[in-house]
Amino acid sequence: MDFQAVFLILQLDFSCPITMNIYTLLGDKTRQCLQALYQLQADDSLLQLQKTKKEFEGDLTLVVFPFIKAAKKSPEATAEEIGSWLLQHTPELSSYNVIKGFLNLSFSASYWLNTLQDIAGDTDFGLFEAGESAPLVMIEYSSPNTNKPLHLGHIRNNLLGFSLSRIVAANGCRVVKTNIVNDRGIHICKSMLAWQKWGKGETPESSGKKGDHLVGDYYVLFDKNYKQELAELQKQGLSLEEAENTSLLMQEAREMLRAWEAGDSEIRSLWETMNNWVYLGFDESYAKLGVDFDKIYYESQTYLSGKEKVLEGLDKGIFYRNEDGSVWADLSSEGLDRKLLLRADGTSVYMTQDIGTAALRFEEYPIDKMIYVVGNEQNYHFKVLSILLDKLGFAWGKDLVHFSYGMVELPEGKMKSREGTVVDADDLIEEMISTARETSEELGKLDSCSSEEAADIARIVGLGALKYFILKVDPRKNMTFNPKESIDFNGNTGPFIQYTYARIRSVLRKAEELGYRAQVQEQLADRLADKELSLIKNLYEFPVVVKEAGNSYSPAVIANYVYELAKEYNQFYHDYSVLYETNSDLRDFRILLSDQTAKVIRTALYLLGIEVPERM
RNA sequence: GGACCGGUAGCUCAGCUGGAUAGAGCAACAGCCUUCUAAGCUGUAGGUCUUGGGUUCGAAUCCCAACCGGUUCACCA
Repeated sequence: MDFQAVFLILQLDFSCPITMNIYTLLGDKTRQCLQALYQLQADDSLLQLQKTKKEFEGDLTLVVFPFIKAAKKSPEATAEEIGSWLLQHTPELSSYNVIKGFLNLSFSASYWLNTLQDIAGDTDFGLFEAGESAPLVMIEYSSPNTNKPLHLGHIRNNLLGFSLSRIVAANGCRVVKTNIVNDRGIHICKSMLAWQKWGKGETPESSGKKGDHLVGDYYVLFDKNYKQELAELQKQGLSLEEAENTSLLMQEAREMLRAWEAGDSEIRSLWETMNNWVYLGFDESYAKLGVDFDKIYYESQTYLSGKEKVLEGLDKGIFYRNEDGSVWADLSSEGLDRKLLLRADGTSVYMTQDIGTAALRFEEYPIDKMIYVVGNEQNYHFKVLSILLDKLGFAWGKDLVHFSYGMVELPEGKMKSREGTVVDADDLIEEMISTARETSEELGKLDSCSSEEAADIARIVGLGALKYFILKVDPRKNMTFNPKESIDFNGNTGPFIQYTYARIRSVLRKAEELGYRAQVQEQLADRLADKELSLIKNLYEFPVVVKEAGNSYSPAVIANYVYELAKEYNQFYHDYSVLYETNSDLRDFRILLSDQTAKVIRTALYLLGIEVPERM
């Protein structure tokens, strides 16, 4: 399966409830025009209508090169002819200009003024409600292991997953956010064993450590001792492989796993205790990040159902059994290799668990589409999972979406937990918040606020900086995080956008105090400045952007849009006064324009999971 | 080695369903606070879009090849 193509699967009908889409409108007119002038039946591939580039005058640009053969005229003459026809037959248009083979068309100011009014009338502007029969989309994200705390990679996963769920919901789908916790396996046993051996009964309470960090420390401790043991064994002349097989620590860990699987009560009890420490820690991190789930699955509860499904598949002849008793899927007809599903001793592997989880999910929810937010290192895994689920008869298996995102790297390269170069999630969040607080203090922004308010604003802004930093990047690409240069608060950043919002709110509060009303008078149309018109046009684009973000599963599309919008507003804010405008009609219009800009900024940031401060 | 993904300013990133002079931010430099929040605004400088072919009226964008980087091809998860 082509994973690029999969990104385009979610095709949802939407009609802009605000106004007739200007692309549709002009597209239809242009078709009529080409028919009338040149008897040309133009299909969509010939009709190239695009947003006019900033440096030219106009709103939409028609590329006329494709029509010059039919017109039997030069590009300029063709464009001129079409432009003239369109202007005559389209009341919404006010003018056109021709540059080379490009026909730039402008909609009238009163058209845009009406558009602003329509936008203002729609409180959920840009969001498309999910009806009862809307597709049910389940989004899996986070998926942590319970042997170590969350790090920057998990942050990217969580932020992408959470934002994606809001974007998909905004595109008119019903959404279930889900998490699959990997709470069993050899890695968990390593932490448990180390704690048993060297922990001296340490608990989160006794040490004051966050539970997930405490367990993580024992995982590291295990690794340290294991490494030491390996080194000693190698000194005695064993090869690395031999040493790994001889290691007593590892043998003990494996023994513990067997005991766990056998249901040994002491081991199970320790396991539950330590996992609960971790969950309390995770809950805290999730809460701080502002992400949540509708349904959490645990692999300890799903892996057995995976075994069942695999054995069912074996009975049906979908899979086969090897001489040693292991169970395999033959994927050679799909151009892939064979894949192990159950070991000879009957224990399950990663794939088995994912099949089991999928089966349970489908029993509980009538899923139309399943989206897995998982790093791109697992592309192959999901390719195989998709095929296997399809073979097992899950309707959504074939079209499951692996939302495959890139790694977060440090300037030196990959983060490596063993080398201690991972960026801890809790630390980073704290750091962002305290940087935000320091910045506010330096600038004296929050002197008039209560300390609770100031703390909340620092939290909102610090998290906004972190979230925007991560979400503005195309999810598919690897991204670099440099811990030495802390995340910026100026320029193309979350705080920049939040600041724009806070500024507008400040103006609006004052407008309210002064008793001004946000409203539009029709006769204002010919008095509007270019900057004001272009702001309205930016607002108008929002629903299109939401749809595009949904179709391409990309929060980055929203992020780039809202940055552009904020920048546009700041320019307007710099050049024009709102409250001191002496013409009251113009003043009231600017209040409305500001109000609507704030609304769209708030909604766009909401789709990114970023909060907005009333002041900052 | 096979498969997949990426390579755009010093740095971090947009732009990629082919379209006009390749855009932002950071860093650097020069300006703008007696008017609604200067976390802002304006300007200067910075580019063989990895390379070479091809398709086209037109290529950063599509195709082919090479180079570089990453991931994966586990009875790890």
